[in-house]
Amino acid sequence: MKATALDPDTLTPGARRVLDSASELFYERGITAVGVDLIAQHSGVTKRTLYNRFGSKEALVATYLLARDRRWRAHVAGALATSGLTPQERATAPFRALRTWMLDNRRGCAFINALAELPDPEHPGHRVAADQQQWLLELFTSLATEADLRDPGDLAHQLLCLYEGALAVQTPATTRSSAETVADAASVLVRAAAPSAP
Amino acid sequence: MKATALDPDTLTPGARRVLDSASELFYERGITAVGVDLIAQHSGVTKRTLYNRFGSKEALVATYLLARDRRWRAHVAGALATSGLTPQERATAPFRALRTWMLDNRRGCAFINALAELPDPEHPGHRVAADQQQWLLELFTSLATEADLRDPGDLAHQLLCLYEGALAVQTPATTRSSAETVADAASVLVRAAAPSAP
DNA sequence: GGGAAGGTTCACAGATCAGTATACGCGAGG
DNA sequence: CCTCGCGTATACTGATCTGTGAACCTTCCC
Repeated sequence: MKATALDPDTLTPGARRVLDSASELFYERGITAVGVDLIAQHSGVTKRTLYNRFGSKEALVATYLLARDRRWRAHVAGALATSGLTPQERATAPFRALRTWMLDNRRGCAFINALAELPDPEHPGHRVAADQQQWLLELFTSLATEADLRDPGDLAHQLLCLYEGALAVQTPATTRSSAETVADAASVLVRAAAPSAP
Repeated sequence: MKATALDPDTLTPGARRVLDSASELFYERGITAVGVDLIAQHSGVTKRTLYNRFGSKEALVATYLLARDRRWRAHVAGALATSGLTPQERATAPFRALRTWMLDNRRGCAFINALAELPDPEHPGHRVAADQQQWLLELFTSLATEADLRDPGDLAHQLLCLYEGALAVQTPATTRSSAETVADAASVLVRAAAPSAP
């Protein structure tokens, strides 16, 4: 009956394994396409345990997205913690985080994919996915403001689009990855918005 | 048993209605979440007819994506047919096409969404979706080349990411739409790659 | 007249879906 | 000792999924 996400950091050992399996399967094969029976089998846990811990598939999906969101925010925080960055370099730091992130996440943005499968705003996972974009937009906005860039809101919007686009575009025949190519574009946009620029 | 896409332009009246209903439902609610029974009911046609015409849900999905791809290409062609455009304006013309397109397509990029739901490369719809991105990448590349811009391949890759990103990002609290904001970013990138630029 | 094409009606298969019921095992902490 | 938290095992419900079988009704065209 429960429909809200659990705290991914306080889980019983069985629930942990369920969430790990669900994360992999949902991301790799899609949320709707993966059934609870498969998740239970893959995690070596009974379906009964899955429901005792999470209450419903909805809640498991929401927890999966929440856990992924936390991982991503920690990953970005790591890139921002680098010392000796200029304010402008800080504004494009998430793109450097994106490069390493995409090495292990080749199936696009999990939140965009989730929104594609969960159009219902009432679904608890929908809000988690929407919040993730909002958070990133605000992060870009504050970074742009701290770097004294023009039109921080618009610039942040543009950087967010570049970021989501890099995740969406499957790397083409080009030798360089989308993350690297897009990081260059972000630098160009940031320089163009610099206070000293023409 | 058929698994390949039909030609969306040569359809019987019943098949036409099926495809129209499927297009709306697949885009709005997701491919896996929509069953053939719902499509048949929504289009006022028997499930038997649906299978007589399309052979399988797979094939219907592939046809849906193919039809959408043709609509989009025609839409872009319209924007490129505008007279009096400079080569640099032509390079960003798809972004002007995007603005009007997004007025009626508020659920993101149908092809990205489809790839999220159809990870299997063997699925006939997968290839249609992948081809769409490839086509757009090549279009941007040739437009950049014709405008004599530096690194046409990389620039096209960046523009493609901007394009997909604009579709993926649900318009935030900002007053301007993603399409407009991203069109500005595209202009900045194009100007920065102009032969006369610093 | 006689096909052939497009569509309808309705029943039905076989699989898979989310979720539940009941009963049991086991270890830790009071 | 005894309960409670965690997990196991198995069977089951009812709904929904894709896909099929068989018979029948038009309309158009040769």
